[in-house]
Amino acid sequence: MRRAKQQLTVLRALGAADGPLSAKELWRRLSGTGVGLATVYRALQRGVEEGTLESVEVLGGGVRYEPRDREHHHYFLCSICDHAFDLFGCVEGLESLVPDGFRMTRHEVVLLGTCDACASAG
Amino acid sequence: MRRAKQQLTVLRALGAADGPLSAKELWRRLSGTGVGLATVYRALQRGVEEGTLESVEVLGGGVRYEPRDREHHHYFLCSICDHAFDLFGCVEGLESLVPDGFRMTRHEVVLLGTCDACASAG
DNA sequence: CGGGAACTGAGAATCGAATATCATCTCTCT
DNA sequence: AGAGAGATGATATTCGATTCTCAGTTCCCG
Repeated sequence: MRRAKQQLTVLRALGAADGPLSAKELWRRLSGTGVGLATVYRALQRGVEEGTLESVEVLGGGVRYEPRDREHHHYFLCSICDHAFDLFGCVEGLESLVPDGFRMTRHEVVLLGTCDACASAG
Repeated sequence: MRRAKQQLTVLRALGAADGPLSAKELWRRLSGTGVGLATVYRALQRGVEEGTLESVEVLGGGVRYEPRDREHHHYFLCSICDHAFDLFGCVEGLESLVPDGFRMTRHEVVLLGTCDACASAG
């Protein structure tokens, strides 16, 4: 790779977000820069391949992407603006839910409701 | 509605499952009965309209369906067989994760790993 | 100043899930 | 038995998300 100016633009925008973004969500935030949707997908794909990004599924809305360097966290999904916000902190007592014989390796928690902005907006 | 023999077959199979099923997963379980995929979708759609079923999104795998008469619960998603199992019980301390100004109305918890059968199978 | 590999945007192509269509079939009711 | 509403399975179609294609551009390197 020699350069990838547009792809850097994409990755920087993703890094500045307060939660994981879908390809289209990210692309919308770049409207005005002239970056094409294909380039957004290319940047995301490469990021995942190189290990700097990871794809996450929050709930509906398909796949979203997020830098891999963030600590373990969960999400708050606003049902109005459909944006997923990173949450900090985790929960206890998950082991007690696991049935006998099952082996848990990971867990996901998603809170749903309305975010600050949408709640204020009415 | 006068009758709907095949649709009843579909709904009965869904009711007997130990977790939410996708349309295709449900259809596979009915192979041999001659029920078509379109009928599976029809039965699910009608069930949701009539309020006896609800569609849930566990994680990936798209939409799954489940009888509405079950109590609040969460899911265990086996990463090998991709089946979602109902779990009983819930967790505490979710409120503390909600950021200021956000309003939480619902939550979802998904545990991931391998189910009993897949773990035993190797 | 070139040459060429990597990058880019636009639109075409692909893929899977869900829905619509249609000819046929099945009951219920008479 | 006969008629008609509703149901059915196969298949075509639609729809959205992602990938592919390609002509044109950029910029490293000599």
